[in-house]
Amino acid sequence: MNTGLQLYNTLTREKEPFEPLNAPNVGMYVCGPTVYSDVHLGNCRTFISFDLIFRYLKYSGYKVRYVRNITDAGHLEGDRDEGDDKFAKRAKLEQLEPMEIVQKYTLGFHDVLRMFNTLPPSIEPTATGHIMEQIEMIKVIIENGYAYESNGTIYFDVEKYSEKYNYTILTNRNLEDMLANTRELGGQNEKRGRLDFALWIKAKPETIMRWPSPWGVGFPGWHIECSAMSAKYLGDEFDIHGGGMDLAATHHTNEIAQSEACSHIQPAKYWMHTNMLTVNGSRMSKSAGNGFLPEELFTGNHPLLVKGFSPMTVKFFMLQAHYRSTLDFSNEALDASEKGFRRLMNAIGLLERLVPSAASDFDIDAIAANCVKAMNDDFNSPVVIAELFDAVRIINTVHDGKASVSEKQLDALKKLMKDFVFDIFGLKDEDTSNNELNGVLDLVIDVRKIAKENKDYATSDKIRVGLQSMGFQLKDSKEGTTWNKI
RNA sequence: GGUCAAGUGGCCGAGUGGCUAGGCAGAGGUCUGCAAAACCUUUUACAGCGGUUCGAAUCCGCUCUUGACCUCCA
Repeated sequence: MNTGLQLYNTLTREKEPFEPLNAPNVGMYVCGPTVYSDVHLGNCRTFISFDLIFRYLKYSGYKVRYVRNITDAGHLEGDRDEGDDKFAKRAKLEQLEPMEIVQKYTLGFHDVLRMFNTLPPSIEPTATGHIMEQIEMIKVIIENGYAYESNGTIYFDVEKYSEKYNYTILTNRNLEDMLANTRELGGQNEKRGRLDFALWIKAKPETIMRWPSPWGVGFPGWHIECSAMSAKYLGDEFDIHGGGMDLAATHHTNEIAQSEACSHIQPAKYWMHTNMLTVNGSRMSKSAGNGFLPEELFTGNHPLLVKGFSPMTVKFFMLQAHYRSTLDFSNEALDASEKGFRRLMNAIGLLERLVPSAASDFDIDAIAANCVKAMNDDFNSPVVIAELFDAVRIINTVHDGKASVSEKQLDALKKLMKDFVFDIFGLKDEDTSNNELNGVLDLVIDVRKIAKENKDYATSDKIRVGLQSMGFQLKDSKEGTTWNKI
């Protein structure tokens, strides 16, 4: 099975033809959130990018098993193998049980992704639900000689591993330098090498999230859950592993090390990394405090926002950039996307009203082919959008009576929009109009029409301006007046 | 300091040897009672300096600037 899809593989640093291990089946694992606080917009970008990839793979005919985990244990503050984990710290702050924190922010995460109209993954496993699998994996890594116990905590031996495997395969860093740099900092802790990282961490007396293990009571390290759960649901070797670019150097590097130390196979054939969302040129991050919460974004209740932007506006904004480019967030850029998105949706709304004729002035198939070509070129959604605006112009021109389309072309236009706008991009019209409202507006528009016929422009303009201020834009044409929400 | 990216017009953002990206904003026009919407036309560009080439925004080198990772973050 070859659909012509090429994707950029971080392992090789180039675009490669996509050849699944067991076509038409595709296994894709994406690192999900650590649910100790609200997701911000930067987090959302990653999941929206992989939603696009998931949807396009399905559109291309693949049967995709999409696994996206929830990390709800083991993620330490500072990752120095000491101190509180993120959940315990947050739990103290909010005076809740750690699992209440997990539940609260897991639900919040799902709510936000639902607003962005992303598809749920096929499986969404949690770290706490797979403690046994993680322990089993750690056992094998120890048996294979790549981990050691130190006072109840198990560490991964990076130097030992790097004798046989390439620890820096994802980031192409110089391991000698890394080892040299870190040795100087080394000191009095339990690790043999400073690059070593914890697989299992001994619980302190006050640790709440704790489980028994062969090495005593403790909890899993941050990276092991992804190795264990990807292997469980997708096998030791699967097709795509994804996540944010910030995860490549540490989390994914360690994941590969764990999986290879356990099963001797590099787990994923293609590693895909999405780029960061920036604000004024700096990366949006939780610790920098420059992240937008979804609610702040939608309401505009944030110092950096002049107004609120709807979820679909934001999603459209993100799709206008390629997933491997940084994207800078600004009010002006969001404004532009809002207008562009409305223009697109308005044109789609006109599709049902277009009357086909025998003549045919456009080549819709060429546009559709270009869209497929763009998506096949490493999921280039910005190019698809440029093509879609060609279709928008066609629709508007035909609607204005300045050109015509055949019935076949009209069907092709409808299919183009359904496929790319709704099925692949996962956009939706946010018009919340209901029948009662439609009736009232039709009546008001009718009254305005009578006023206009009587040349009572004071009344007709009052209606137009009044509706405008309430968020309804009237559009006059020879066929009559229509409206849409602003 | 090390590693790796990137610098495109007023803004966002594609493109990567010769062929209009696109959206938004600006200007002019068509339509309109006037507008809006829509359509047509149109202005502003590839950080700098060298090099390769018939030809470079696109390849190479150097310089400058920015960012990311190397320490928790999608």
